[in-house]
Amino acid sequence: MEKIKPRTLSGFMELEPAKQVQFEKIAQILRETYALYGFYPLDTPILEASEVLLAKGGGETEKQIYRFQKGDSDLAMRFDLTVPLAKYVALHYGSLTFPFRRFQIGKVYRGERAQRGRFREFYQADIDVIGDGSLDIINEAEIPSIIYRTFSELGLTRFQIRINNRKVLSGFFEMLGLAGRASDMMRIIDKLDKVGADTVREILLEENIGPETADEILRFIALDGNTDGILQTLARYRGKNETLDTGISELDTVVRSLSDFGVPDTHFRIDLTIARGLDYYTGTVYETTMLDHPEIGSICSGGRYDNLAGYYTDKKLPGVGISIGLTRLFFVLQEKNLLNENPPASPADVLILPMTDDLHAAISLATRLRAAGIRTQLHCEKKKFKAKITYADKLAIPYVIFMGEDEIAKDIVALKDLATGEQTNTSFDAALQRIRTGLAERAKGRPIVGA
RNA sequence: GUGGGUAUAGCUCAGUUGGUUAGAGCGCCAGAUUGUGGCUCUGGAGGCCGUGGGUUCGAAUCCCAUUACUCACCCCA
Repeated sequence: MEKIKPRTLSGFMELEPAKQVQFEKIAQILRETYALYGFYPLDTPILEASEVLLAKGGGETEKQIYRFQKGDSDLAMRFDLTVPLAKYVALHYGSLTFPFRRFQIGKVYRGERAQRGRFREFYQADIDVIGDGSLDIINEAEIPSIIYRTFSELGLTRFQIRINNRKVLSGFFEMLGLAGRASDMMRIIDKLDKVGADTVREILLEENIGPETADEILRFIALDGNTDGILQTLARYRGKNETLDTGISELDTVVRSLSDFGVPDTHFRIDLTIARGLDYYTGTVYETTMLDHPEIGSICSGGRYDNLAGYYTDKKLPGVGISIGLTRLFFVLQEKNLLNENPPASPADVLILPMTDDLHAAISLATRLRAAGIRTQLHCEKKKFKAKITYADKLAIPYVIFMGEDEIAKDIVALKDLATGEQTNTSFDAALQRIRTGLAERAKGRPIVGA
């Protein structure tokens, strides 16, 4: 019979076992860090009714969403975690306690052309705080501290959170009489980093923006220097537009709280070109980049929105949140060789090699080790000894225990440290102690990311 | 959706102006070494040269089509 050639769809990440272990470690660090800030975990279905996911309608979402019929049902796969959150909060409004803080790590789907570092199925790791009717500005200052802590826990050091406020930009464009085109303008100035000021100016002129206005826009967004300097310069724009004033005040409040939240000023800056993101952001926006790898773009984006669930309820539910593109982050770390391979990812700490037909003693030993919290595998296959040790070597299992006639008779544990080749015959308790000490030593001070 | 590129062993890739039996490295399996891995040495398995058509005495190689993959644009994590 002709075999089907196995394949994985493009844009879908599938990892080899050891890589998956590393991926899980990163996901675990995200979960633990998010939980540290007092967020509930949440999971929602991958499939939803199309009308729910497409409530907003139009635009890129409609073009990129996976949508299909099953019987009479019109179904779609979630393309982010924010829309399902909006549905969730609107649906369970009555039983939730606000402000509602949740994190969610899950796969999302986008039916677009895959390319380097861009996936059709990928994990997002989101946190959001949703208020009932109102939400204090200080939440917008807490978010960067979560970003900072999360990436620091991973072991990243060279990253920077760039902060802006949509109201500053939209107020500025209102002031210039471009209120109706603020959205277009933001998309254009967002390109500044990528294409440079001259090109942005050309694009603005093509969009029928006068040369003087174009220059004013460029001068405004290119404000550079330290945080205080930028705030001082911004202060000179006060009094010209109400929205702009509000934006400047909010931005001021947010960045001035950051040191209390533990974000060092080396790791954030005000950047007025940060404008991208979905249209629903209305206030503070964030984008985080790796300083040594600016070409990969943002590894974490988010911001403040005023009306999360407007398509589902009349309740006003403002919120603030971020999303880490976990799959892309992992892909980039891997590609830039920033994943720490030492100690190597391994599924177990001990491999037991029984050398007698009677497996009783070996199985009991495995049970005792597992009860003591040691990740243990038994290798009972009918294979040559050499192959079994090679197995431990390939899986990077650090310890092997040989269970032969002698060991069983004398009630001792023959423990071999594969890294050093050293082998000891001791009591169970002494072997356990040795394993624990060794594992602690191996894990010491080695974050998953080596950057 | 638009525009490039690529397709040869499990992986990464060579393959001369079209010419006998398509190669290398890595990986895999076996042995040297029957209760001890990594290193080394020896041997072995593994290819309808993406698919279909055409040109030719002869095609992995040239032409056409097709599919898949890939890079970039748009947009985004």
